[in-house]
Amino acid sequence: MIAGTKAGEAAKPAACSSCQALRVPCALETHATTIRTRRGQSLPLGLDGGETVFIVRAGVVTLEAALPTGARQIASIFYPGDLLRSSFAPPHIGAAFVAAGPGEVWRLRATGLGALAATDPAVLRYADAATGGRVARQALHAVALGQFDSEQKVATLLLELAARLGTRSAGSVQFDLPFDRTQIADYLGLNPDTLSRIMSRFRAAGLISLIAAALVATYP
Amino acid sequence: MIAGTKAGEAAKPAACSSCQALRVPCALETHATTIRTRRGQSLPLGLDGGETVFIVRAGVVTLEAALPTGARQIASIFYPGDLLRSSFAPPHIGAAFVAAGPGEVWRLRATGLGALAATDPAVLRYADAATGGRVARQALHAVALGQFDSEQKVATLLLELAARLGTRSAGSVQFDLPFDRTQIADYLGLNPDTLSRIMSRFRAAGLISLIAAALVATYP
DNA sequence: GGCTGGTTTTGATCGAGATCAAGGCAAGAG
DNA sequence: CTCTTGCCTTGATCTCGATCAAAACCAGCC
Repeated sequence: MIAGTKAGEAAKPAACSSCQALRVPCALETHATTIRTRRGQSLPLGLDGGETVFIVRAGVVTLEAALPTGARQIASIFYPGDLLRSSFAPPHIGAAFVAAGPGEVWRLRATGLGALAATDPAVLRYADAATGGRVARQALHAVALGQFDSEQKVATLLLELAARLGTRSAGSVQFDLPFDRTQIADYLGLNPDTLSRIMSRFRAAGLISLIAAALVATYP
Repeated sequence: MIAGTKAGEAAKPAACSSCQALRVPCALETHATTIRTRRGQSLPLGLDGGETVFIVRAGVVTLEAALPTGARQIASIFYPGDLLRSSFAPPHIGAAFVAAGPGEVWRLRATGLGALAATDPAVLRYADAATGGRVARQALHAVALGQFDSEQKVATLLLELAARLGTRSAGSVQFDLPFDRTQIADYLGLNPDTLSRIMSRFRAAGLISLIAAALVATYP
């Protein structure tokens, strides 16, 4: 019943209307290498020594940490329009940026981005807003992990996914779940069993429903 | 026995040797307003509309979130040398930057920092490293909140405080605890009772000791 | 000294979520 | 079709940390 919820085909961004939708300045494209991703693919860091920057165009990218115990955990989620740099990865814990499914990212050098930002105010605003917003988002996630109970955590994530990935139709939002149960549970500090119970509870309450290829939430 | 552990006098940074110690380019000082903080003081955001940037020179600054329930939680901790911008504060949850005790910060405009960064590579490197490191640190904290048990959480925080605030002497590190028990507990997603129990356990195990004005940890 | 208010510590109990274990369900291989 | 494989779901039990409550400690103040 839940099978097939993994992201299907990523929507191909159409040049500049998509830049506008994502609020990413198009000027960046000319300096970027476009990379198509598949599920589980690590983004190639280290572009001849310098710092690398990626901009997510489609799909979802995660920051995964590998704990000494062997467990992997998603520490952060990047959506279309988000910017990530290699310096975001904490040292010493085997962190990596991993695509959650098929998608597309732009890769560019941090120095190239800096040069563009120096001349194009739109690029500077975008880069500043993207990194600032990332810190803010992470702070919220920390609050959620520390204070919320399991239902609140799941609800928060589903609302975030709906806001970032969902398409709205009459009275509901619909989106593909880009992660499997274990990944979601790790991200929220739960275990998969508890997560499954909560999703079932939400489903029983009529808040969400799972169809072949997507999760549908009744729109508030 | 634990009284007096609140930060005492903040060390006054001595011009440029301290810039070096904190790895903050001195060039920033000429464009900054220096602010002395006291415990509980909110840092003044909004400098005639533009984005504000602070650089912590001494003492500790926290990012506090006020939950709708009335509870306050420390979502992030900034140490000497760290950079924070108003865009780091998540919207809609009454977030504020609050000094944990007496200290000193530089305040400057984001635009001013940007202009400096454009001409001085050291400033650019510092600003990039500071924000990148902040995201990385927050990601680690998220992992800790999600995966660690209560003892591991407390140990992680104590080690971080020791690394950032401690002075080493024969076989031990010593530092002032800049927060009260409630604040620490909130930051770690524990409650004060549990935190107190764990600190007592660590003390009984000889790992730490509390003297009038400081926490002392036996150095590994 | 004794009183007072706030913080920390400690004890006793409870409960949300983890853990352990079994069963369901879809997709692919033979 | 049957068997396997990999998730997901569900139930039963246990445990860690929360909660409730009381005592200890400290600082200031009369």
